[in-house]
Amino acid sequence: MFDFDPRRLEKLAALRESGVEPYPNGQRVTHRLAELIAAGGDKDDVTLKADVTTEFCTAGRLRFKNEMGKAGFARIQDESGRIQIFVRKNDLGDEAFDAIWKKLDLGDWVWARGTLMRTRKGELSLRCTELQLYAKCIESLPDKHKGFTDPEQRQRMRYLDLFINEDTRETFRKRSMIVRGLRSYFDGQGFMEVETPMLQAIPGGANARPFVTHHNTLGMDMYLRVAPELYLKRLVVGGFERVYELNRNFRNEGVSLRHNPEFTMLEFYQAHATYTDLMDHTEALVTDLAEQVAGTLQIPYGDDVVDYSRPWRRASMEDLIREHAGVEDPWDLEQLRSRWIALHPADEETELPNTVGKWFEKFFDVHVEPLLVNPTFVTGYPTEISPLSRRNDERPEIVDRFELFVARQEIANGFSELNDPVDQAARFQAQADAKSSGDDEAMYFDADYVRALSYGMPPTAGEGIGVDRLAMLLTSQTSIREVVLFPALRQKATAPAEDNDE
RNA sequence: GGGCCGCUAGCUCAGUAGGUAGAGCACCGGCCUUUUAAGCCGAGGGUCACAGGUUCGAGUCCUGUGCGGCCCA
Repeated sequence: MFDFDPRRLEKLAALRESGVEPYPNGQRVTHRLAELIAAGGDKDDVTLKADVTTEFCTAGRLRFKNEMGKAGFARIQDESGRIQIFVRKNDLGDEAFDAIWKKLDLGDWVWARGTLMRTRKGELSLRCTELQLYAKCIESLPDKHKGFTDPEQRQRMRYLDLFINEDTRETFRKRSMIVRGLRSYFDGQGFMEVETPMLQAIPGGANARPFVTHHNTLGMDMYLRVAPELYLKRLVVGGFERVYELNRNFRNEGVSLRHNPEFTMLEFYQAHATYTDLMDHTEALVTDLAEQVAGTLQIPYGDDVVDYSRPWRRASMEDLIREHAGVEDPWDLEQLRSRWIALHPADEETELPNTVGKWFEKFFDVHVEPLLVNPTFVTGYPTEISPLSRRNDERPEIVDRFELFVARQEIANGFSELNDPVDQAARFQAQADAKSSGDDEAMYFDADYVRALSYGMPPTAGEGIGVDRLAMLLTSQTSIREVVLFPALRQKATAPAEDNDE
């Protein structure tokens, strides 16, 4: 059951009693509010009033209302803008004035016909010759002065947030521009957009814990994908040489300012390219988007200002660890361990990594990532923590891979793809072994993917870009929940007594 | 998982030393035919998150639970 406010239900009944349908249909809207504003331009009141033939029929949601006896002002908004309307009892007639104007509540949708005028203070207004109720609002709006600011409430009731807060509308318009910009970039570069399974028998392509679900008639458990990667590379084997997919992935991990269980990623794969080509794409793409969306290459983020000017820094993981954590030889396990304990004496007795790869991750997370404000491509990842990347030809212990960091967080991950099926099988085996010894983020062995590679995949490079994080950066939002329309939130507990209606 | 903070009218919040709850907005009634957070007069509206406890008396003190936020792991 839903608890309507009984007073508001009485209002609905009273309106119908007086012959006003609260949810009518069929009124013609000839102009959006932005068109009224454009038509008004900078014309003065005399000029506007001289035009008695141009009538506007428009509709909007009531945001402010001042009643002044036998006249009044209100402000209505639609998607395009906001304008003031002016009503007089003489213009509307007694019946409409009393039955409609006087009964309007904040939040109601109203339909108005009228001509333009300007008030004594110079505000463009629609002088109404006709006013109708367009859709009744039976909830009360947030405080007129204090607004609607509580982040949790705003996220739970995004519809309300959107029509109350212009900033929220602007953020999601920008997100939409970003998504369109991504598509247009890759379309322009000859990539084909594809859709691969979100419901997978073997979740692969990233080290992450998947969501499990069950298919009834197939009688099997299935997983929501953690990445589209392995399917996209099957397509490259199949002969589609430039593909991209822009859609949701799901990871069954904690929620935080930077993590939502479902998130949007763009992944693209380009045959005959290497990871350095991807870095070039990424720089071009992101600087284009920054200029389009933010109109500048210097975008504030939290306490920082991120400078997206090209070229972006490229630095290897080992150099960064040497530079920022003071480890002379980052490939020496003993040095890694003693340096860590020197920096973190309290960790002496705790369990510490026993491989260079794990140490790199640990040092990087704590001592490097928090320093990377301007866009930085980090390269030289250990092979051990990159099970799908191609080994570097000179140094097989690292791979031809980079991650892009901006504003102290990871934005993108790309590499030259491992296309040696035998090496891939061995790397999957190492992951499968890690999984069986308790690492529930380790990958599954995907035999069909190995078979696909066995048919031969041309040299290919591929990358994933976190679209939510990109949207955060370009809109200066430090919480992912501010760039996801309906972020995952804990279910509100309902009172036990109300739970008996199912 | 640990620590801290919060939960009072539809909304945003106040509530002083423990003495039976208040403001603004919204809503309802009245006045006002160019207002700008319009104004003026009046009315209604609360299981003070929930459950226990201390007390003559609890929104206020204590314990527990729930929900939320922030910080840490």
